[in-house]
Amino acid sequence: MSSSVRVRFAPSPTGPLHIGGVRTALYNYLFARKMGGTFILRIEDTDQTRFVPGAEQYILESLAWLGISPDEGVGADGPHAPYRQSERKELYKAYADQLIREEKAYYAFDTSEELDAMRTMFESKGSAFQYNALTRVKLRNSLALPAAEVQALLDANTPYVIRLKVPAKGEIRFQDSVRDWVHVHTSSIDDKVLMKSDGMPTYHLANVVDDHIMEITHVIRGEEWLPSAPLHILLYQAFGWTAPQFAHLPLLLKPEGNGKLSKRDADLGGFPVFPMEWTDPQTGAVSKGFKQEGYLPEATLNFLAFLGWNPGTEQELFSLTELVDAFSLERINKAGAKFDVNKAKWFNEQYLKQQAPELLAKEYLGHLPAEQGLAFVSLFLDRITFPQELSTLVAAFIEKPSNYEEAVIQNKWNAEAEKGLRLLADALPKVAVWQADEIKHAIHECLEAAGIKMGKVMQILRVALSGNGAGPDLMISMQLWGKDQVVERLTAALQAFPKNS
RNA sequence: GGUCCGUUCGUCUAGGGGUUAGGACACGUCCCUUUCACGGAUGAAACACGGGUUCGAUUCCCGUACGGACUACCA
Repeated sequence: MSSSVRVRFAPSPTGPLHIGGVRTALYNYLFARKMGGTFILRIEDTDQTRFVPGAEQYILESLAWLGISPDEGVGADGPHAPYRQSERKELYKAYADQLIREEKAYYAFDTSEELDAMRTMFESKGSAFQYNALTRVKLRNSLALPAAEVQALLDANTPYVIRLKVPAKGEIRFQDSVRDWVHVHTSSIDDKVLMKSDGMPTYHLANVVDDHIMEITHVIRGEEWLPSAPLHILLYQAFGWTAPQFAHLPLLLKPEGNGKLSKRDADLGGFPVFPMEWTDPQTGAVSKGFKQEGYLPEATLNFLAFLGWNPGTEQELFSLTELVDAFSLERINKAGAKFDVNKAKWFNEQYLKQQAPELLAKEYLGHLPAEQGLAFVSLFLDRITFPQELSTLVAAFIEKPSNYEEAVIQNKWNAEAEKGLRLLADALPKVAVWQADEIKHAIHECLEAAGIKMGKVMQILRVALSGNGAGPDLMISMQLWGKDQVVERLTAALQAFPKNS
């Protein structure tokens, strides 16, 4: 028995991995790395009806994109293979049978319809139906029925489920790494189904069995599992196993209003809730992904890490290795965190500025000469949130203005400005070395000689050349446009602008 | 309805029995700049409420309110 830390991320392949799931994976990864442990990926595909083709692949690709791929498990192999629960079906059956033999679990023959009927009946009386120590004696199961009848039902291949025999009295308590002591009475836990009638285990059984067999030391998962944690403890006790340490993570909430973050929020808010783009194989509907929106993996990771955890210092920018260093379960918050797209964008801007300009130029401005691409990157980098904006910004920059910003013309276009522009139209072609500082010098001299202040002309010059009243450094812009282009644009503008009387 | 969990600026959060309750995003103002952006400075902005305990509570305890999760042969 090794004492080293082993954690797992155990998603169901029922669709694209939700961003909250990504954060769970991240925290598991960080903790594993921090402790020198192992990060395992297990696929929990025990619900055959909800299986979505491509989902597993999507999970793997998403983790790979973020650089938090598993050390062991699906996509990485390992000593406990297979890591897909559907491929471990027989195993669970054996453990369920063991509990039957030890009388810690029992067969139940009630049909879904019968149970539904019970629920509606209880509901009409204003209470909730629970399959538990109180009700099971009156239901169709191996605890209530005579042994001979049970055997007969079994022999006749009557569909059945296996349920855990939860004790009527008792208190379950465990110490959660995030929430400290949590206690609950067994009376509020019902006799959960362990094995479904299709022969597949439920989450609860498969999860506990696998976590034990795979020697998982810490279960780090979303808060939605907190209510079933006591049941899992019960299961560990039934098997006589030591339960792992639990850490239940706070939920990721909607940016506005209440409730947990959902796919709908993404559609409404125009931001992604999935790491990568996802096309629904059924409907063909496409959901946005962080990757395709232009979020860098480092930024996504950093943003996600801070949703529910913080290092306790004022540092906010953390590389993955720095996160590993700083991470601890104790500093995870209890309360849910609202997803704030502004913060995500800010992180992206920070990491974007740290990117190698050569790489950005190559990737987004590859159609231009390298030197020119680089010049554009430095011109636009601190004005953008997503790298692909580089392409559109540069395309617009290269395009001749098709119209001129009206408001600026209204305010700044007057006889003096016109005089200035005409002088520049004469002076600019004579600039010997077409370089930003030389251009600036020439403009300066030209206007000064005429007694015109720079401020009176510069913005209108910008509009004349680019069409816009605001934009990047004009002198460098002019250098990049080239002398001929600048003269051409200036001449065109002089013609297009209204006449001053 | 029941069980469990939670609650510090609009948002993410630090803090913790005595603090000018700190930082970041977003927002406002100013500076830088020919403009915008970046950057810098600065401002507005919070301890859900009520009871205890205490010399003192935002911090500890108990209630209330509000929010959330769960309550399937889904995970």
